[in-house]
Amino acid sequence: MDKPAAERLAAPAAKRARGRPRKTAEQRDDGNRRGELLRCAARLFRRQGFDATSTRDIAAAAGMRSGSPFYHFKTKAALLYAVMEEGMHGAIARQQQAVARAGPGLAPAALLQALVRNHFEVLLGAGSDFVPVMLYEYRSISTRQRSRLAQLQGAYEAPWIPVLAALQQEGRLRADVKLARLLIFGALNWSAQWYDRRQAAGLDELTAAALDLFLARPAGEAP
Amino acid sequence: MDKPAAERLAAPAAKRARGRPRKTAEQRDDGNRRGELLRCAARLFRRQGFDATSTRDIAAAAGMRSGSPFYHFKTKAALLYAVMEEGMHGAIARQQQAVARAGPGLAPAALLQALVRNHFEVLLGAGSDFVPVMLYEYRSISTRQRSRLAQLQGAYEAPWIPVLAALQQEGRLRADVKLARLLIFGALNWSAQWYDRRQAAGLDELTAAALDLFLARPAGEAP
DNA sequence: CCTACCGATCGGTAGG
DNA sequence: CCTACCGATCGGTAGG
Repeated sequence: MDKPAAERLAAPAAKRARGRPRKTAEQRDDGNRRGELLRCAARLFRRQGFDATSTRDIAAAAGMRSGSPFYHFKTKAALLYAVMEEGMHGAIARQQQAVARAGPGLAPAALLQALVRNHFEVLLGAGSDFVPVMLYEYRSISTRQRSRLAQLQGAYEAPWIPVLAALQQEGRLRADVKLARLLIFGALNWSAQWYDRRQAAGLDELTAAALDLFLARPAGEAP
Repeated sequence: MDKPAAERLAAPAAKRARGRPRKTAEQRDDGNRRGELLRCAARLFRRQGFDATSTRDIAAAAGMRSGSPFYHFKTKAALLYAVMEEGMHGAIARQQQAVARAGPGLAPAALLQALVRNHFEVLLGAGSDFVPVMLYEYRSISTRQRSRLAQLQGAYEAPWIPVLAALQQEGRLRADVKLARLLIFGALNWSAQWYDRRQAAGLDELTAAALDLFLARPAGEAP
């Protein structure tokens, strides 16, 4: 009775050792498997969409077996939400740094430039799949999660309002501030659809074009 | 031998007659079932996304059984493509009418206004799910279909370029024309994400805000 | 984190 | 356009 049982256990084990490639050092030890899952999920969600990406795809990209993502995330939807939340936290942190770097007492136009430039980086920079996923998969999360994200979005948008209001005071922005903010975010966000990192305009050039589009020439400057 | 066979046929037929609700006149005779399928698919694709909408959902919305959509469309992807193509044809036709209605010899700013206003109608007007589906499900079609749609998009975008170039000549548009077009379309297209028909701004107000945002005051006008 | 597996759903088809 | 059905895939789980 013992021998057959031992054989039943030994045979699959041997097969397994042959069938599964050995993991490299970076993949194994770091204990940072959850972060790796998030990065892989973000990249796949952006490229293929949430529904078109299976949890098996994500597991494979992270070097795991099909059931393992559910050790880190309760459901596929929870993984999506985590990607979005991570994206917003990163975007807010980057934005705060960008504003701080620009320094206080800066002219509103220069502040807007810093905000726009940072926004393009968050959207189009290297390794930035998280925020685009949030922008383009909003439909796939529950209303409960949506309202939690709306708070983070509010925090991200907050610094833009006074800047736009000041520019309107200066006479450099003619449109209604609230609608202007929506239209401006649209112009920027849509770039994730057409921007190609390998060609065409750089982020500086893009930023300049956006400011030229939105802002009138400062008073007293020659046309 | 004859009688049992007749019973086998009769019984399911009776069940069917009881289980399936009678169709009304409009649903039956018009021979326009394909168009109805397209409309239902567009609405569902827009609300839930392509992947999250099953062909069964679409069939049910059109009052059909699950297999019937495949009588009209070879695959689910072909149905999506048909929605997008229909959307573009409609948008181009509407745009040509809008430009013709505006009349020849119109000032570039007035022409841009007509184009923007029409674009908002195509995107946000009643019963306009087709173009938003094209904008937000571009990922879900093949590269072959994508390049066919790109031609239609080219036809749609064509009238915008000379108008923007003329505005730049007039000094009312400062940004690079090519990038300006991309940013402007982004600002408009993104409205499909946030615009709520039941509240807030009307399309006239939206159009005015967009023009205020993009265009500098005409030369000689008081600030 | 892996193995082995389940129930549900889905796109699509044959035949009428 | 309906009926009845198939094969594949998918999210998720129990048990280790």
